[in-house]
Amino acid sequence: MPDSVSTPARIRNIAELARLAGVSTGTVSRALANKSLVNKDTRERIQALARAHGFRPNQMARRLRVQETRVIGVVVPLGHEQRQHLSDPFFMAILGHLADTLTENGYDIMLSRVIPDADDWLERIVDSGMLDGVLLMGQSNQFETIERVAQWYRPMVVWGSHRPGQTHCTVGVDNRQGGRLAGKCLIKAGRTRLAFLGEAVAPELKDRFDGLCDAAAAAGLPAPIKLDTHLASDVMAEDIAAHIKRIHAKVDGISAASDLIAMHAVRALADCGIRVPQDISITGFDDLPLAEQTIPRLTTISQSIAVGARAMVQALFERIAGNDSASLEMEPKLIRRDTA
Amino acid sequence: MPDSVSTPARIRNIAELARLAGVSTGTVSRALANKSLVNKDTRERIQALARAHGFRPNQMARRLRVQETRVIGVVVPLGHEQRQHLSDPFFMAILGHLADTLTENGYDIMLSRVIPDADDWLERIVDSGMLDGVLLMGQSNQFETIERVAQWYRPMVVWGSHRPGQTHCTVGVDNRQGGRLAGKCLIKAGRTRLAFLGEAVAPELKDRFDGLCDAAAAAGLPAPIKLDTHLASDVMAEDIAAHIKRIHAKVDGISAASDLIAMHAVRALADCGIRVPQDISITGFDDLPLAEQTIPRLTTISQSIAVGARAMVQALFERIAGNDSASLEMEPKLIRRDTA
DNA sequence: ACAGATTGCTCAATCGATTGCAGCATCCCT
DNA sequence: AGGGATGCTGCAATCGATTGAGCAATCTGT
Repeated sequence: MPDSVSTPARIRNIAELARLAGVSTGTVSRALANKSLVNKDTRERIQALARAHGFRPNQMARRLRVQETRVIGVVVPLGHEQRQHLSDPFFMAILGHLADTLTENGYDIMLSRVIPDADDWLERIVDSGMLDGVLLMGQSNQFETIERVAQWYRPMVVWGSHRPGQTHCTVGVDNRQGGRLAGKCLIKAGRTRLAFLGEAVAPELKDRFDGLCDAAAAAGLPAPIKLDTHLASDVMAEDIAAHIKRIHAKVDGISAASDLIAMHAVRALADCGIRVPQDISITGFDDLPLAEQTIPRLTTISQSIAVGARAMVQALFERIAGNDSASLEMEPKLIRRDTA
Repeated sequence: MPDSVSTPARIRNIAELARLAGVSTGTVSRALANKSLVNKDTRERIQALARAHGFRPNQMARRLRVQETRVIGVVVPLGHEQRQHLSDPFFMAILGHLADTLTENGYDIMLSRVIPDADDWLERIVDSGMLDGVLLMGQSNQFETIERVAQWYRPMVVWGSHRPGQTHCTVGVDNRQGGRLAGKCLIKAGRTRLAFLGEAVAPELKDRFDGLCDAAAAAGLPAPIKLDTHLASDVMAEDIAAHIKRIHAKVDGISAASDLIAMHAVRALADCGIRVPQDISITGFDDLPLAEQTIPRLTTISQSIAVGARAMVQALFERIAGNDSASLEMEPKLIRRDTA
């Protein structure tokens, strides 16, 4: 146990410690960094002294000097839906994995939830001088801004869709293909009157909707209805309930934009006395751990969040090291459970 | 749109900008801070120049100089359960609220998930010089460490239980009382053979168990069984399923340590063909948004996470300002829904 | 015993901003 | 016109560490 309590005078900086040890600050710095340039004896003496006084060098100063912060910014842009909470389960799940991987590699995480009001929000983050790199959790409606910054700022990786010719590096699932899978699954279950439940402003979600349309068209079905839903967790529930009440008689298959939305929909249908999947089939999207625990279990499209998170970090490290890294588009997978 | 793209030479520091503007660095600094000390014309000229070159002062340097970082550390200690994920929904829910409140006040969040191996983990965080304050998300099994640091480090607020005589400032719910409420609710539903599902190592959870025991004792019932469960999300499900399989015949009321656990339990019971609440009653704990969306809806103990998060931040700001702030113990509330 | 290599440390510049103090104009008032 | 107040800007110290260059002492080999 460090006896930092027993010693009265706290040491504030390397200079004080140097005076105490009777050496120069340079030596102290090297000693604490365990550099072999300083004699083993002095080195250990200084380290012991530091420990005894509970001294740890100021990271801010070190980072300013070294020009490396070991901090990665994890940024959530909330462009189209300002009321969306950080507590969105999908985001949280991926954040958990990011945190694991990054801390394993000795990086800290700076979390920012940004409402892109001023158009230089990303520039502000990126050259605050506080970050070695940036992970952007979704493109929201900020595609152009991201592209603009990506022109000159390399260490940035974005969760989202890849558009041909874009500069910024993305990791994500093939959302359109995912939408198609969901559609096929519903159609295979004999459903013909489909609806998409979610908000199609962000590119990711729009792609899912388009995929669903693909599937419907391929089967010769009419185009699915699009039901817009707020993504803010506090209003989402009632929003969805209202939709369900209004349309449940006209629809027999629902493709939800996320597991959370699907879960709310199942709940709302139950309230209307409609059985899932007997009366209406539902698919989710994401395959959160949660999806397996609901009653009935969600049939959903898997995004393999853990793999994605690891890939983002990997790509970011490449870029920090100065190498290039291509976008990654993962294959979505249909996970058949009980709702479709 | 900033034309940072069109200008070839990026400006790296205040000195270059000063040379460009034909003034001294001091003036530039004051101008960018919008201080009235510098002439309105020069001020605007410099600001325009900065904007044109997409220049923003280095935050690291500023913070070193000003000795104020505007960064709050949000730390999750994983002492007793190293495999517990950051993605725990309760933690995520509260983090969301913390992020909202802190960003509203112009603070950034540094997220650390710590496995307390070395016993100076908290000291390392606290005097890294990177943080204006620390929010600790739960006491885990690190009570002594937290106390030790709280002796000399003021701006720290902890989510968890308050023990008489402790130094560190906590915000949390009266867990024991919550446990009692859950017990009473089960007993009122006619349940006599109770069990506690969760891990009673962390003080918070132990209190909930003790409260349950209080209620049982008060009703003249035998002491509830304690079923230990891993809190890691990946094994929790099977862990719980195994418990349920083993004991469902001997038990008719389950008080779960969290909503997530309760949800898994309901799921596992359904797999065994046992109906909730007809055959077994279950209560959760936390009242996550999720609890209202499951089928059946969870009866649970409310922690009012939003209020708690706000209180933590409030207390922290007081402490950063140099004032004192007392611990807050909130009243738990029983939310009756469908599972008990 | 002496050149040359090695070891162990100090000195001072540096990272990029902020800010107290001093100094120079300008302006106002009598 | 002279004295004082006021407004604006520059100078240089400062935050707390890192690190290359330089120097003295010791060691190695002949």
